[in-house]
Amino acid sequence: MPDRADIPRPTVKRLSLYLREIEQRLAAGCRTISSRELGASLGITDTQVRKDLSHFGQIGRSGVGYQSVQLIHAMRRLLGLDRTWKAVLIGAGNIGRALLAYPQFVERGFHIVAAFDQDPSLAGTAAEGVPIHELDSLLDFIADHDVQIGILAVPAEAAQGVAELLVEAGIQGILNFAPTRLLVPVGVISVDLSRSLEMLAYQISSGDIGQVEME
Amino acid sequence: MPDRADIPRPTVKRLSLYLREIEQRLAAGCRTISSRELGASLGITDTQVRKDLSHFGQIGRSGVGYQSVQLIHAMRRLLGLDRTWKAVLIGAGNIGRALLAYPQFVERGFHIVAAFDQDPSLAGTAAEGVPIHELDSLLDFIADHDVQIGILAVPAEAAQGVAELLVEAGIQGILNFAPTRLLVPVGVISVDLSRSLEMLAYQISSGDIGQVEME
DNA sequence: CGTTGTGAAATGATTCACAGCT
DNA sequence: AGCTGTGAATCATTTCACAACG
Repeated sequence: MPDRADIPRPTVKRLSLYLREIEQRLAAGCRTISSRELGASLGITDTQVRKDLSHFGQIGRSGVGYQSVQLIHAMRRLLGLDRTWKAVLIGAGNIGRALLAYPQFVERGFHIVAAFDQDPSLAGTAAEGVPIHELDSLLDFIADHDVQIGILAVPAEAAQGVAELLVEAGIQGILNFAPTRLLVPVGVISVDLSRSLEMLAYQISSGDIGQVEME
Repeated sequence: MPDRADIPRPTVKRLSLYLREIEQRLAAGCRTISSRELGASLGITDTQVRKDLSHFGQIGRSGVGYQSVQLIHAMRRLLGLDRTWKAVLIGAGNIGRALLAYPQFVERGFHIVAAFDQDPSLAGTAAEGVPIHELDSLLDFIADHDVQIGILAVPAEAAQGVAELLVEAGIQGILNFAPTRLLVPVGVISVDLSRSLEMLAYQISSGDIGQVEME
């Protein structure tokens, strides 16, 4: 097992791409795959694929390629996907409720066990089978239910405050949909939809034809 | 005006961050800003800010900083935000409808003028004031209404097909929420929600405390 | 053969250090 | 004094080139 800290972030991002592709191929009956094939499916050079996978040590076989099952295991382990995760959603507005109904989260082992909202009239109701609670109960809930992840779908003005609450409650990481930087001592991944569209506008304006992923 | 093509992508991403911050400060009455202040608000070094802004030529003033208004103009122009954009949404499911209700899009000049869905029972209805049409009418609509952007919120299996349809109709860029690479000759920005959570799981597992943005 | 794994080279991005402006 | 703009240096990432393997 490589020391996670010394794997470059661009590599980690591609690993999750490889993982999905190989899982799909394995489901289709493909038990082995070469760096060339894998790269071709994803628009990545074979050299890059090998460099990335070399972080797992000697796992491929010359003249053959990589064993899908073995590789999937190694990648899931490294990415922290060899377990399930519990998450809470804060903000049961449009984005929040769409996330509750997003089936890929559960498929990938991420379970949203409760939602919280400022609006007291939502408390006691449920959406997509997930109960919605008052924001006041957030702190106790997280501590009681061993929740690792907070998904933040609240307005930008409220985001920092809720983030601090989450951290105080012992959350380990935050997926942030508010267009703000969060000052908190845990890992944060931000999804900024406006900026995604802005980057697209730039690409169009500059005549750039290409694929870009927004983190 | 710098040649857009030669601005590094990391720089462009930060520019949209600078733009938002400076607009907020200007609204608060702040007519001038230094690279130090701007960087501090965003967790970026002052040197980095100056290097990024140097692509606009000599726009700052020594001992003073940058004029907010002037800088905003330059950045909006470069990013393609000195105009409005017309977009269509394809896929009026949970994610799609949440995007229709996302107010920041209109604020930034992105107007979703119509939605399209496979499900014929949705045709003729509307969501958030945006009419939903049958998928068959997509090609004609785009050609007739001068739409530049397609927002793809359909299942992964359907994404490539719809993307080809969009390109055939003359679309110039695609914001893709399906977890697939699109093989099309236009700019694509992908937002992959599962991968965002996966990256968060990795950060937690590796003990990494930090801010990462998903493109 | 086709394929992996990897040093070495090349490219890309950030940070440093400082000259020069107001 | 405080700040910008930038060449040079450092650091990070990708690509090249090729030896070794089955």
